[in-house]
Amino acid sequence: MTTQTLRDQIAGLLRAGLEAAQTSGALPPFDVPNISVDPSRHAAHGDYGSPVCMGLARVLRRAPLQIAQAVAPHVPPASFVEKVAVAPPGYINFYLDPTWLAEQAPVILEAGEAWGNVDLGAGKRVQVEFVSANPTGPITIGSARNAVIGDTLASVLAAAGYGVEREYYVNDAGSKARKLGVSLFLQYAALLGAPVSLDEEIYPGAYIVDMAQELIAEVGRRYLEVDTETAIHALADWGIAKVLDVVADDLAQLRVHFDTWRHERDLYASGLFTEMLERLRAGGYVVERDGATWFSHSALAQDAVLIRSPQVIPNPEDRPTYLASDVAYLWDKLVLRNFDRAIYVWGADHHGDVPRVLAAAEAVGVDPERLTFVLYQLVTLRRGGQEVRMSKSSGEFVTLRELIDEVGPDPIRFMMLTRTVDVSLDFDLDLAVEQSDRNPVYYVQYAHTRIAGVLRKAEEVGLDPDVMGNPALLVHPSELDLIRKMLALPEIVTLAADHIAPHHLTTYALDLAALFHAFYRDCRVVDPDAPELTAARLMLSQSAKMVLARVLHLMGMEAPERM
RNA sequence: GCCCCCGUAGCGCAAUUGGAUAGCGCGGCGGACUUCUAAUCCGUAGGUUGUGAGUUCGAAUCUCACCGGGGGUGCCA
Repeated sequence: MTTQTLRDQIAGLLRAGLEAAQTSGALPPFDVPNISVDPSRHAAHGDYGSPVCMGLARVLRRAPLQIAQAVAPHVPPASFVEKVAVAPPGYINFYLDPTWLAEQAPVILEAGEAWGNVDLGAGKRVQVEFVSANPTGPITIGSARNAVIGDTLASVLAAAGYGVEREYYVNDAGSKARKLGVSLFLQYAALLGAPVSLDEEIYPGAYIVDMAQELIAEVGRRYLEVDTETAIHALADWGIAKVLDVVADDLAQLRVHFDTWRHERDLYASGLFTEMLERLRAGGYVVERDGATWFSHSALAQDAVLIRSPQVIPNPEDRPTYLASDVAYLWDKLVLRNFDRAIYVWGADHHGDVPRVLAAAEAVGVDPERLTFVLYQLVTLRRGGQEVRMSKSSGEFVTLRELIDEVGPDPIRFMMLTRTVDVSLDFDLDLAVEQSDRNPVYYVQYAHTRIAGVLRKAEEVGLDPDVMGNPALLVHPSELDLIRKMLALPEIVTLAADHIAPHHLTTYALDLAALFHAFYRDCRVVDPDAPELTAARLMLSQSAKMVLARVLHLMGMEAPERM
């Protein structure tokens, strides 16, 4: 498998060139700096360019152009490089060899869906924890963004050579669980004509009623005959298990699957939290004040509550904060289970918690560098131009399931991925439904479908669509541009994995589709009068189809044969 | 008050993370289907990258200040 991207190989050539220029005396001795190589934005600049000589100008006290001219002749030849050129004010540009380019079509095709894989991770184990929505109701559209980012990131990291596990953290401890239990119990009692009044907050969503009805069908009046507290606890457990089934099912509809479901409760039940509290205490990070237990760390502007005071919070189950279990959880991830890295996908509304978790990691002796937080901006939902305010506490939200039933998982996944995590997402429900055929997702999928159509056409006229043609016949600019783009996939995977930025896949997929459409426009594939050329172009089409499928699959989408 | 994110063409967003001439979609205007699927393609119009300073050979990208939008902010989840 490819171990080095083209970019890296070109950087290597440049390094050799810079060194050779010194040993030959063309340039005085200097330390070779980091060499940046960028894909060119304009064809006039070749395929790749490096500004490295610009930075050397100061060191060498010479004009960048002069340095570049001294280096370029010393860049060693390579099979994939047609020429090396110098351009003002001091760039060194690389032009890929057309013959070599054409030969990559079969190479890519033979790599199959492994095309695009790189060895960035070197087998390191990384855990991606995402969604982790409170198990108190169905998955919302807001959580869908989390789900898609996390899942796609996991796929990208796997392609980049990491050993990846997907995990859902179940917040089943404390007041959320109780609130669900209370909500169910009250609804259950009401449905059975034995209304109970309790002075506690409840979840008002309609799904509570459905669940209560289901409960009655399962157990009848049994929970009215036991102690109320016992019933609430039992119903909390029952409710969470039920909700998790629904959550898993909703997410499966979005093609998101988890390797592990880790329960917050277990972090307490196993004694891990107690252990970590002692560890923090021993390190001098714990302060008792106002009846509460605080985490105190010099990196934090303020102390953070670990355990709330009994005077303020009577119910013991409600006293530990998220930070308390987060400390245990990071230990669980990075020490007990020994992942090399842990990635947290969080909504930006939790950004304030990041410094606390990082400080806690440092305090218990875990290198904070091993934690990465992906903070994505929230989704605002619009319907008829109006913002739809959502919260499970108010019972008002649009579920993922409703949307999937209307538009299917692919447009949702693509739309959630097209933007960087840093921009908030306006999700227009009417638009998503009404204009679904104008969603860019179909542009990419249609390119795949179109290729499938070409291959079917080949069969219709009695040709073998799997024939390996002669790549030397691929000389049209549109053919070579398409190959160039296919060749870039390993770099895109590297980019997305390095920067934890899965949105690069969508941009790439659109570019690739556009270049296929251009090829389709310019180059007739199936031509019975030119069997050799047809074979070569069928091979190229197969390659393009495979790369499109690979990108779509990385994004968790389907690559349809027909639309 | 303090912290985080955003501000790029009428609208929604990219820009390989400091590189060359800032791209794409939608919308506008004008074209292309007896040809492998027109869910496509071609042409055209549209920019002082919020404002002002600074750093740098070079800034949409980094720094500072200001303006505007969103989110968070010691016992909520």
